[in-house]
Amino acid sequence: MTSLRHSRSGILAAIEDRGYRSTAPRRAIVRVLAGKQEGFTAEEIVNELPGVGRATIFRTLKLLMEIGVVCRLNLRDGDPKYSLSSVEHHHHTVCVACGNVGEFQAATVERLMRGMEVDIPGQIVGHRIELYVTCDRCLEHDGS
Amino acid sequence: MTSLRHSRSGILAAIEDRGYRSTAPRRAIVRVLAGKQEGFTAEEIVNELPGVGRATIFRTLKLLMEIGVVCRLNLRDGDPKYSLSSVEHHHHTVCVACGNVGEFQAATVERLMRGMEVDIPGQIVGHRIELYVTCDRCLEHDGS
DNA sequence: ACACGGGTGATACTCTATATCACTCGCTGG
DNA sequence: CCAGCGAGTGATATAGAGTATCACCCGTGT
Repeated sequence: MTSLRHSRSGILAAIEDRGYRSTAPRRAIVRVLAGKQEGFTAEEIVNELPGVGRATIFRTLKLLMEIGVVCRLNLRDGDPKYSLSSVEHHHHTVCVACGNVGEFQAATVERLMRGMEVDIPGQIVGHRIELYVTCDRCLEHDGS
Repeated sequence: MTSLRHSRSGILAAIEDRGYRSTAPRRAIVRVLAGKQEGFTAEEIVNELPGVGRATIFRTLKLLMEIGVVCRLNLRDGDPKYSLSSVEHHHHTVCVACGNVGEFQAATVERLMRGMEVDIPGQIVGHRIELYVTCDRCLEHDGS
């Protein structure tokens, strides 16, 4: 289920399906992204691909956001991060200690959101949830 | 309930309670903020108070965020906005048409979040929810 | 009233992201 | 296979939010 969207070929297929061209820089970026398990910054990608222009990195990230393969997180503090989306609709967990970004889905939340329609003025068209957590790794290291 | 945190004097009291000084620029900023019903940008405040330095606006907004009187919203698109918080813990609705920011609470959400602890790796320490809506005003204007 | 130290303003700067623009390269029709 | 159209690219300049710096100011406690 997640493999299609995470794999190099799956992402490239998604690009071409939308009528965008599969170019060398884009392939390079996708290759790097496919290797990332966790959130990453745009600058990180820029550094890892010296041959690819800054603007192209941002343009491609934006393109991938439109496609739904990548999403951007504006954290409360710290730098903006990007992360691969294994599924279309999901939310993020952010570790307040190490900054790592995770991903989760919860059907309960979606149901709740629809139920809340009555309490909110206007019409709900979308939502976004961020959970701030201390991740397992940090819990251990910090001596619970 | 909301008046204390929204009123000029209430906010100023909160500032002094924390040991911060009540200065002319801060009073000016608070006066402007108290008149705002909706979300606003930092630049907006800067423009409305030409006598007050840019840095001071941001410093004061930051201070007010620490106090919990103001909070910042990093919208998915568009500019970052600030908004007055009438109560300590709440969430925001953002109109995708006009960009106006609202505020809501939902005890159900809070309960749900605590219940989700079991599904999430790590320990939840906080959360943040943004609802994207089309507000009543825009629904009307747009000819439903 | 004084002096101490938090607060301020002007300015320069950082950092993420975008606009510009001439050039390039992927794709399609011939 | 080649030409050429136009999407895509890179270097650079720029935008815009927010912060660092630093000399000066002013609120506060005595």
